[in-house]
Amino acid sequence: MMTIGMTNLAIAGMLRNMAAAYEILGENRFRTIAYERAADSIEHLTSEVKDLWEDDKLSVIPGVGPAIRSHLDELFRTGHVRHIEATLKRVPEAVFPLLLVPGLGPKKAYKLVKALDMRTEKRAVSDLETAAKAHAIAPLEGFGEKSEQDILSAIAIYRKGQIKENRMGLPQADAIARDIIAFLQKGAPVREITVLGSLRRQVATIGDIDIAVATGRPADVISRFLSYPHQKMIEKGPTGASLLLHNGRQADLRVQDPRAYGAMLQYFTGSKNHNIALRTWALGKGLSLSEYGIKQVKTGKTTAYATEEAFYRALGLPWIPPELREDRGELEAAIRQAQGKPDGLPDLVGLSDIKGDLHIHSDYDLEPSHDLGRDSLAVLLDRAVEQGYRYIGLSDHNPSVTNHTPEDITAIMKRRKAFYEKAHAAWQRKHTKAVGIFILCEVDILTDGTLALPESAFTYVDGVIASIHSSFTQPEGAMTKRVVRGLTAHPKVRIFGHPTGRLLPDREGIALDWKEMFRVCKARGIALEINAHPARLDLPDTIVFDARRQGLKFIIDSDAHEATAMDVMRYGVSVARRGWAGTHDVLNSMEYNDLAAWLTPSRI
DNA sequence: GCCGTTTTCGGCCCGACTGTTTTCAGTCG
Repeated sequence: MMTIGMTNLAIAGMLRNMAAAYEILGENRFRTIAYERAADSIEHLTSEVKDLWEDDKLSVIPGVGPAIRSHLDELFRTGHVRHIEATLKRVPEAVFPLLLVPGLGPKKAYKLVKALDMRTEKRAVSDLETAAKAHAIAPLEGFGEKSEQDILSAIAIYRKGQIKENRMGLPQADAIARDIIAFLQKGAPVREITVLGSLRRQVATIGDIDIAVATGRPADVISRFLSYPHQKMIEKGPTGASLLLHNGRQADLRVQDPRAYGAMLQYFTGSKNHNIALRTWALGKGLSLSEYGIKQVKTGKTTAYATEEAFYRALGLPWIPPELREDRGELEAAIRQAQGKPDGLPDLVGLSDIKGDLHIHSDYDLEPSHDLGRDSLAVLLDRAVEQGYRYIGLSDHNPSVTNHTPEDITAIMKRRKAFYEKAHAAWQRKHTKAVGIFILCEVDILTDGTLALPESAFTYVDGVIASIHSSFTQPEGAMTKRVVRGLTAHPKVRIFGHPTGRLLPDREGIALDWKEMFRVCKARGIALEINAHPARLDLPDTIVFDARRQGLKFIIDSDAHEATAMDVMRYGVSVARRGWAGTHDVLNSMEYNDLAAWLTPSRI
């Protein structure tokens, strides 16, 4: 038996294959759709399915019910799912790789495999290519000259690895979207233009770039879009077009009359699961929703809405912020709010609520084991003024423990404190705007759970961010003990830095017992960091969501190693919002004095 | 197979585009 991978992508692929097999086998259509929905959800999850399974929370995944839950349970316990493996065996194995070729779905793939007598999974794509080149496809029923050519170019795209699986980070997606928007605004009659899809929802990783345009002259906008530099035109029509760009990314454009732009925004922002939930709910009220507006099912009359607010209002709902649109309970909360009941939509934290950044590395050389920052305190303070901050925290890595004795380290930390205080005073004398500093330190939690800062050195810091920077693969039990030991080693440990240690897109997070982590952090008043670095976005939004419900507090930090990197704060704010966090949940929305009071533990 | 403000049974979002068809099936988002 083959072993199925345990990553979200592998699991989604398994469920998608299952859906394809059911479709080929003529199974109930809705059962097929159910597997597809579950695959979609899992592919777009921002936390690992395996972590959810460990916490017995698979049911929070939209579209995962008792049957798929038990399949996943079997997968994680044994490495196999007997029912799924048996079902997949009933379909020729060559079908499955063909599904990854754009434009081929279960029906076509199966037809080709049968007609061309393709035997092996391994050679399926190259067999198909050979057949297409030999003009063996065009004569087949349901195919033709054009589809033969399309298959060849789709295989070329497939070969370049330019299919869905590699999602990009937010900054790259932002940059591509900005470029396309500027291009369209320059040469087309654009009334309004908006980035939609997962980028508008600020998901940690982005698949396609989705852009909507309000215009009275759709044809002109579409033709301008089609002249944007691209590798391949995927499709075009009167309402939009899709391009494969040279960087391998797909960009989708939709155009709409300004009078119906609100419905378009709503539709194209997604998520798919949010839209399905909303449409299903609306249907119960006799309303059918589409990108054109809201249709009374009885009369067949469609009403257009110019804004998204008006669209939601027409449904009797408050506007739902895009970051919440993941079918994670936001519709139910909106309904409760509309009925005047408690537990409505959260009042989300915004970038302008952030009063400071507590995780910044300066260029002060304290001989650390990890990297120094590149900019001086003065440069960082200047930047803080530009960001509108009231304070920053200097959180350099602790001095290397292998190269220094505890006495050395204490001496270094003492010198550092004196240096910062003096440099800060000098900077402040020259500036009217007051920006306070906190002298912190990012301290390693070593493999055995001890902190890489000797007791005597704590005198010279206002507080500590404790983080994991080594031995990421310890099993959950050992890792949990290690972190708990580190966090509770000294009362000045106030923040748990980038708690999962994940790096997007490759490094999975460490294995932790989150229930225990939440309990310990809450008991000691330790804040969880939301590290805003785009490759981290750590905590993941799903854990923010859970932690907030347990009453935990967060601090959003840039982890900047240079002044310009401080502006990634907005990505961290997005994570907080996606986790339903409000201003009261985020401690660096407090003013300097309040934060200073929080930082100072009463029990020293 | 999933799911719950007309339901724990009986429904299941909505529309666009493409190619191969004479009215539609397959794929996609």
